[in-house]
Amino acid sequence: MKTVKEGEVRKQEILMVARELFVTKGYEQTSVNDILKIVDIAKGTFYYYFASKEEVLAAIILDIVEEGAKRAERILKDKSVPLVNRIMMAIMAQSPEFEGSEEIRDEMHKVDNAKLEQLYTKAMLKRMTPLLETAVAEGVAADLFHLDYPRETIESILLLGHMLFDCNIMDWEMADYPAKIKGFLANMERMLGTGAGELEDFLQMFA
Amino acid sequence: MKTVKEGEVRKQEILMVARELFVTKGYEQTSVNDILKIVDIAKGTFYYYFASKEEVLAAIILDIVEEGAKRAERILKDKSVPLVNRIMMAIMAQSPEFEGSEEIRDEMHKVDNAKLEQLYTKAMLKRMTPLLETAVAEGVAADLFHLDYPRETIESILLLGHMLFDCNIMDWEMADYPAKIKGFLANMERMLGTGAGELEDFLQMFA
DNA sequence: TAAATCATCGACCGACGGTCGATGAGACGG
DNA sequence: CCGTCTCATCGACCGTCGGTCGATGATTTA
Repeated sequence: MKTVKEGEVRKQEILMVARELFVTKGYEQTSVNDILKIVDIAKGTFYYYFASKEEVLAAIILDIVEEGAKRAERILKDKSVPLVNRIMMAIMAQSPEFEGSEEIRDEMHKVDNAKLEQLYTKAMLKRMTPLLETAVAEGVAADLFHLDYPRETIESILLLGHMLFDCNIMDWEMADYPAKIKGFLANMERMLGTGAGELEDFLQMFA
Repeated sequence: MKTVKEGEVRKQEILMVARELFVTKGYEQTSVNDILKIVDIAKGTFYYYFASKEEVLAAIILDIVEEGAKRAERILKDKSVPLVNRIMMAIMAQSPEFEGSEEIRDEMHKVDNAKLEQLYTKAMLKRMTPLLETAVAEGVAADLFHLDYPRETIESILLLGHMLFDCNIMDWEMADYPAKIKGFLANMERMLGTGAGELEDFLQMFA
């Protein structure tokens, strides 16, 4: 039988299902037919809304990045919290790691999803850098940070945070994490030019 | 007609052709048939030597990483050069960027090659970190560097260098590069704990 | 020279991403 | 109330892909 829905509704259905599958099974490992079966539509309908499987991926990545940026923005805006805390929390909250159930997150790390990862990294940097740039500028003005290349430093911190902890490329033992996190925080302190040890308090945030 | 060759020779032929194609056209965009046509063998022969297309990719990446590591090792060994210079040169020479013709390099950046990139990054970090770890330890002993997490810091520097300058994910204007390079060197100084400005001389190395 | 081993062949397979012309459903004007 | 028009849906079909396999040619060994 033919079930007709308004265009935007169908589009969102496809996006929702595809996102779930791409994240849990991997982009390459998810076939268009997998999506069709769950949304319960024919192939023609899928290609009526999207020009290609890759276009769906691009749309999903935009969504994920935007959601992360919104979470970060909300945190950054709350002036009742000390600036350093806001920045740390924004960087952490931005990560899609902190969405969804624990099971999904575990699955995510097993799957090879190079294309999704690469596109996400690119889009995330583009979206997040300006947000943190204003925050860091605030810190420089308040004499909390001392650095010459704020934009480049933010890019580096975001990139490192993502590649080291979110991305699935580092296969570390659980026992390695404390050192990795301490190292990351220590280097973050040095790059931002805070007083040494000023970021150590955030160690327990990585739990 | 059937042309018989010794196993290892054929294997290297396949590897050579596949590498050229993967790097210039991209891994996904290169079909096994593309390789077959150039090596001039039948499908069965390809799968007689490799279990899958992906196995060929893995072998190629191992080769590329190993070649880079060898270049780095040679440089690191030359004690007539100041340690800091050796380290900087090793990090640069390790990159596959500095192999091959300029045209191939240009093509490389246009192609989407997420899978190759991701596997390469992982393998390169694993292979290069120990090399630089001993070099940095030498620098610490000589009071040139001052840092608490040498391994983590090296990982970060390698990762940043690769992601910012070798990988194709950052689409910068030519005009952005000076700031990006200066920023990278400044952060490297801070992470390693050298005297400020000690790495500035290496700016012209990025040409 | 017969047998055993190694290397090569290409027809074939199922699954994939994507195309397209036919057709159903709902809105709207007369 | 019906004809028409548009939007949404359908699924058979297509070329290509990565991968399989049994047959067979070439080479080495006994």
